[in-house]
Amino acid sequence: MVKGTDIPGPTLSRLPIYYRWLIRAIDEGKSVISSRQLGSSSGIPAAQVRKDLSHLGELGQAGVGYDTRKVAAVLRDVLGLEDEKQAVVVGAGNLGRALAGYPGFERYGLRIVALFDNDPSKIGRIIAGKSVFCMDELAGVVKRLRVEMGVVAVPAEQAQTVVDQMVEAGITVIWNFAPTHLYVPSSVLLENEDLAARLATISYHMTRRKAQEF
Amino acid sequence: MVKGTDIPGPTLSRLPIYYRWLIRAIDEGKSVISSRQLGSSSGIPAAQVRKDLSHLGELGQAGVGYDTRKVAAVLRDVLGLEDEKQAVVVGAGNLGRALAGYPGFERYGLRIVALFDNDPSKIGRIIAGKSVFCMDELAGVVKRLRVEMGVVAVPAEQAQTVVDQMVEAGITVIWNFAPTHLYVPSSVLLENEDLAARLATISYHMTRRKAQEF
DNA sequence: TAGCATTTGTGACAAATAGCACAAACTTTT
DNA sequence: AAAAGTTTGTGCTATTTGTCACAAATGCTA
Repeated sequence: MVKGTDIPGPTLSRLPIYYRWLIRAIDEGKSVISSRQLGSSSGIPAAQVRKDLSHLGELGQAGVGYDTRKVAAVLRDVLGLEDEKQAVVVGAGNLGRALAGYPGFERYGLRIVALFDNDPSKIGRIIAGKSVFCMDELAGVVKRLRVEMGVVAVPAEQAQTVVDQMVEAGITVIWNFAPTHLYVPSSVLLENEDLAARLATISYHMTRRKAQEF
Repeated sequence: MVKGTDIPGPTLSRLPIYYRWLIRAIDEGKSVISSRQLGSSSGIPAAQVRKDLSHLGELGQAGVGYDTRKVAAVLRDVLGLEDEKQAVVVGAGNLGRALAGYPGFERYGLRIVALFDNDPSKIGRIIAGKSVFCMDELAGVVKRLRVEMGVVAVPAEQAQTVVDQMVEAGITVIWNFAPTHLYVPSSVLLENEDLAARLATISYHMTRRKAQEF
């Protein structure tokens, strides 16, 4: 990590988009790409791309563009995609299984080491190459394998209980897919992936668009 | 819809949070709630809550607070949660199944009417009470049931093909869960739910936090 | 080499968003 | 009825984010 300053939120959320296009460009054999090309397909203005990337250092070359491999490597470094991050998924329902088998995670350094569930019929099963354990074993596995992240894929009603167990077990990052608000100590990093909330905003746009059809 | 003005994006994304707390308050029998109470658990300052809600009209009463039922009703109206929105899910893998059975959607007016897949072994199955059809039947079902929304739950490689078929079939809103960029006509509303990108930003915070532990 | 076309990085400006503070409206207490 | 305590809505200010424009750097062409 070269720069010590924080990356602004909006910029941060655009970096993965750039990263994806860089990978694509590299796959196509391109060794250099311009800010215009990087952003245009996603509707991001070239100036925005340049300002975003300027947070990571002076990566481009005037009159030429950005070295695809170099910038991709910097992004991997800044985003920490090369750091091995161990995670457990709690909840072996459809969502838990989908997440356990999600192909994108491994490529971004996230290693799901195990699943947990309360349902005895699920315990012992193998999902996407990972075993399903009983909740009692959570603390043991977390400590033994130094798991940092817990993914919550249980119904809303059980989410807080699960999170309490995760925190108790020593997990410090929680990625919550249950549509509910969770309480965690301030030392724990909580990220919510709230599909219901997302749907609500989409619904707003749908309704609004229909109203404007006149 | 009373107000004709657009709701700012940041405000819009907080409305579902307020809605959830309102529902909770109603369940607890509270008929009135203050801006402080509405926001505090989620770390949103009271002034922010008030300004957000002021976009929807003058809903509160000075010295008293907000009528929980009234504001909840306004939010349902503004967000269009009461409008029946028909959707199909393409991809009957774990993610598609998880989405088809997601309990939150129905309560927000989204009705998933069917799933679609290419895999012959999946066609004809019933998932969360909905049938899995062959892709050939997509256009027919979309037209017959007036489906507006298509949910993309297939691997990245197949996503563009699926989206093209959706657009061809007459779908006007696409909620994409595949980790890839998609091209759609400007008349189609595309919303991306990119878990890989989301993971990348979480990864940044994890890495950063570790670096600051010194 | 000179001239022209690209393209970056950034300073200056514009727009959007957040935070503050207080008058006005209402409730409760004395 | 008056005083004290809440709480809203909003004008004003501060901060953050986005856009523009251009000097400086580079490559290409003749």
